Parts: sequence; C-alpha cells; structure tokens
Amino acid sequence: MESTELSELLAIRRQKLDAIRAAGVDPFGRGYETDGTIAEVRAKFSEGAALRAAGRITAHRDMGKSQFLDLSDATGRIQIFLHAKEIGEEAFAVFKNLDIGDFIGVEGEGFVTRTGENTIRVKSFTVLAKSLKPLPDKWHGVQDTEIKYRQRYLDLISNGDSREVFLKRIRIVREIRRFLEDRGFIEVETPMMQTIAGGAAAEPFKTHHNALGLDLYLRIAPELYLKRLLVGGFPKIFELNRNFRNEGISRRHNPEFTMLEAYWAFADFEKMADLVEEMICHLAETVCGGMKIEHKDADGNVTKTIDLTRPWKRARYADLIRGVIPDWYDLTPQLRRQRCAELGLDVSQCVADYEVTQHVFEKLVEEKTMDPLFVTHCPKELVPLAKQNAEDPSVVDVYELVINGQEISPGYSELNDPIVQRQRLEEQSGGEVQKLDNDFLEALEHGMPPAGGIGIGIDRLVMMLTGAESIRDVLFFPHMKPR
RNA sequence: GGGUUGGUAGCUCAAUGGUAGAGCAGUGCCCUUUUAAGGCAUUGGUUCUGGGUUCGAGUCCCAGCCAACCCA
Repeated sequence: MESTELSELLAIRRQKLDAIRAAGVDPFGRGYETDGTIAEVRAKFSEGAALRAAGRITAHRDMGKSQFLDLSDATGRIQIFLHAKEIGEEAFAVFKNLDIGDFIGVEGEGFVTRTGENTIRVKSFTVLAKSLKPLPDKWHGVQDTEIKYRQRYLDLISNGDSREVFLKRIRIVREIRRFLEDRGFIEVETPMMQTIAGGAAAEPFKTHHNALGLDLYLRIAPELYLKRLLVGGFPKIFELNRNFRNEGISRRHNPEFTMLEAYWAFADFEKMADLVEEMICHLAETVCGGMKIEHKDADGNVTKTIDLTRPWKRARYADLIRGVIPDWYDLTPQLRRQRCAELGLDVSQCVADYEVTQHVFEKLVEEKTMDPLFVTHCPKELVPLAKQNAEDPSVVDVYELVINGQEISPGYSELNDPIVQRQRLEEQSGGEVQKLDNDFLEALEHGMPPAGGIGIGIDRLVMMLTGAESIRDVLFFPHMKPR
C-alpha cells in the first residue's frame, strides 16, 4: 500500500537524502570503527581523550552555530557537540540534512560542558544510515500498544522502560544457564519437530515433511526426549528453548513460549524444589537487586510486592483445598458442585470430579497466592508423568510452584516404571493408539534412573521478576493478527 | 467464542450532533555550552473501513477490520 504521493514529512526526508548524495556522501554507510557500544564509550570517557562512537541521533538541541545531539543505542546515550568551526563548512552543510533517527559515526575528543555533562566534541562525522521515517514522540515514546507490539523497534528506541524489561529478561536467561552450568548441568538440544507431540496435554501445531511424506508436530514439551537422554546416561541435563501450543492467546499465553526443563538423575521432587528455590532467589539477587519484587501500575504506584525471602512455604494440595473449604473432602461430588455454584465458581466445563477440585484450587488458592508456595502431593490425574506417592497412591510426588497468582514451575519425581508409565499414557490418550509414544516407552524399558525434573515457564518467570502484567511485554515479538 | 472500551496530524492527546485543535516532531528565522533547550512564525487531516439516520456525523445507529481489558 505504498502511496504514490509521500506525505510532506516523508518527502522532506527524501529530499535530504538526495541532498546528502548530491554532496558526494553515501547516506547508507559501511563499517565504522568505534571504541565500542555507547556504554563502553562512556566508560572510556575522559577529558581530552580521543573517542569514536556510532549510534542513532535521538535528540537535537540547535543553538545556531553550536549543535548538541544525543547519540544512542540500547546500551545508553552520549551527548555530542558539533560546531562548523570544528568540522568545516562543507561537512556542516551535510549535517544540516541529518534528522533525529539517523545513524552516524563520530570521532572527536572528550570534554565536559558547563552543566557538567561528558560530551564528545566532534572533529568529523560519517553518515551511516539515513532514516526516512520519523521517530515517535521524544517525551511520551510509543503509547499505542499495537505499535509497541507490531513495531517493537520503535518501542525499544523510544521507551526506556521497555528496553529495561528486555535487558532484564536477557540477564535472567543468562543467569539461569550460568546457575545450572555451575552446578554441573549441561545444556542439550532435542527435536522441536516431533512425530508425536508428547510430554504435556496441549494442542500441537502441525507441519509436514515433504521428502518423507510425513506429518510432524511442533513440540509442546521436550520432556520425552530429555528422558531418553537420562536413559542414555546423562545425569544432569537441561534444555532452555521454545515450545509451541496451538491454543488461545491471552495476557498469559503466547503460542510459542520459552521453557526451561531440567532433569537430575537420582534426585527427587524435593531436591528439585530446593534447586528452583535457590535458582529464583539467585536471579532476584543478581538481576532485581533483592528479594522484594515491586509491581507498579502505569503511574508508577506500587500495586503489589512479591516477597521471595527464603524459606518458601510448602503445603499439600489437599490441605490447601481444606484451607479454603474445610469440609471439601467430606462432600459428595454433587455437593461439591453445589458448593462451587454457591461460591460463584463456574464448573460447568469440568467433566471429572478431580477437575472440579482443580478449579477450586486455581480460583481460590493459585490466583490468590502472590508469595512463593510449593504445592505438593497433587492428585495423580493431573500429572501423568510423575511417580506415585509411596504412602498414598492417589497423589504423586510433585510440587507445583505458585508465585504471582500463576503456576511458575512444576517439579516431579519422574516416573521410571515403564509398565505404569504405559498405563498412564494409555489412560491419558483416551485409547488413541497413534498418540502413544512407543519409542519413549521402549527407552524406559531399557531402564531410566529415578530422577527429579523441573519445568519453568521463562516468560511468566520474567513477568514475575519484572512486574510485567502481560506476556506480550516480555516477548520481543508477540503474536498478533496480521494487519 | 462472548462482553466492555478504544482507533482523530509522524507521535502523545483534545474536540454538547454545528468552522477538526494543542504539545512534540517537521519547515523558516534568531541565538557560541544546550539537555523535554528557548523565542518568533509556519506546514501538515480519506477522523480505521463500508453503510445508515440527520438540514448537518469525528460524535448517533448497523456491519466489518485491528487492538486492549474482562469472561469462557
């Protein structure tokens, strides 16, 4: 939909582009030697030091003969000073055709302005990229959520808060890898295209391999392949990458999302809970600067504070249910549904009895739990891949970690009995034999060590640690309907 | 899938059914240390799309598209 007539704003930028070319300057430059990122240049700054920097012009303060500009990248901004006497009349004429948004490289020397700001006095500059479209409002940045999500680069250029969230996400992911590697876990990669989408209960995306004439699924979880690696003798492994689920999009759901799964041979769910507790506290310490995480609204008012101070609470699923409805387990299934209706809980979608209980759990426990809580001894129907409890076979040896009203991480004592595992998977698949991963079951028959396993939804973890209210705010490019 | 709210200049936002406006950005002029620079002047609109009601629609009604929030 390129209109033949450019708006005045765009036409002027094209004219400047032509003017730069007419002056014999390439408006789209090539490589440029710098003293590093803007942050690195700032670190090297000293008065009189020779400095080279490159970045985008994000502000322009025109004093006539003196020109002050901000040069920025995602690492920071630095002020530069241009004067016709320093760069020559010819270059100054080229400079007149630059705009906010353009990339330039500069060389000069450091000096401190009267107001005390470290600044580069430019001796010469090079045009590196002319921008043909204007940037958003310099003060308000991008407010329109649609632009923020569809044109994330504009959000990143103009909104410092957004940039900070993504930099935090990057540090969190790096620290998770460092934390696990420091403890002897190794990162592995397993298939994202699978013939059977196993390891979780979710609708998969379907694709097709032409040469093999084979339907494939994008993975909904890496679990069954990671367990094959336990069988193969790797005792401490993790995978931190994308999963895909063909389900609704919401504040908490994106069709592709990042998941950490880690397996530790000869450990159990309690040991995994310790590991996760230690890891998330390590992240809060190193990335957020403390155990109290404040969530704020648009005006900057604190809406809630999540306290990650150890030790974290641990409680049994059934005890938590009794905590909100004391006589729950004395009621008949019919009376339970009736009680739900009285409490305003809609359980009409729930078929099985355990689903009714789970609905109560989600609404009355999970959504109201802000500080960390390990929920243990969950009903076995909810978790087909975990070991049954030795004393009570109706529950499994798992934890579900709830923080910020959301399930952040499940951890299991993994089921390693191939016969029981086959039964559970058969029950889960509801008799659809083709959905049964026989290759995985065969691997188990060769013997899988008892192991602890965890999963952590990285996007939700980042939301919790950064105070983001929507998953879209922690994904560079959340899924949107095409315009 | 259902409900609510929204979509106006490049951006941020105004505008009882009665001449579509401001700030920033842009353009021109002034200014040799500014930093949301300042001063003076000024350009810029298919009001998301398509219908309808009306003497008259950015505004009311219907349908659609996109988004945000809530519910399922």
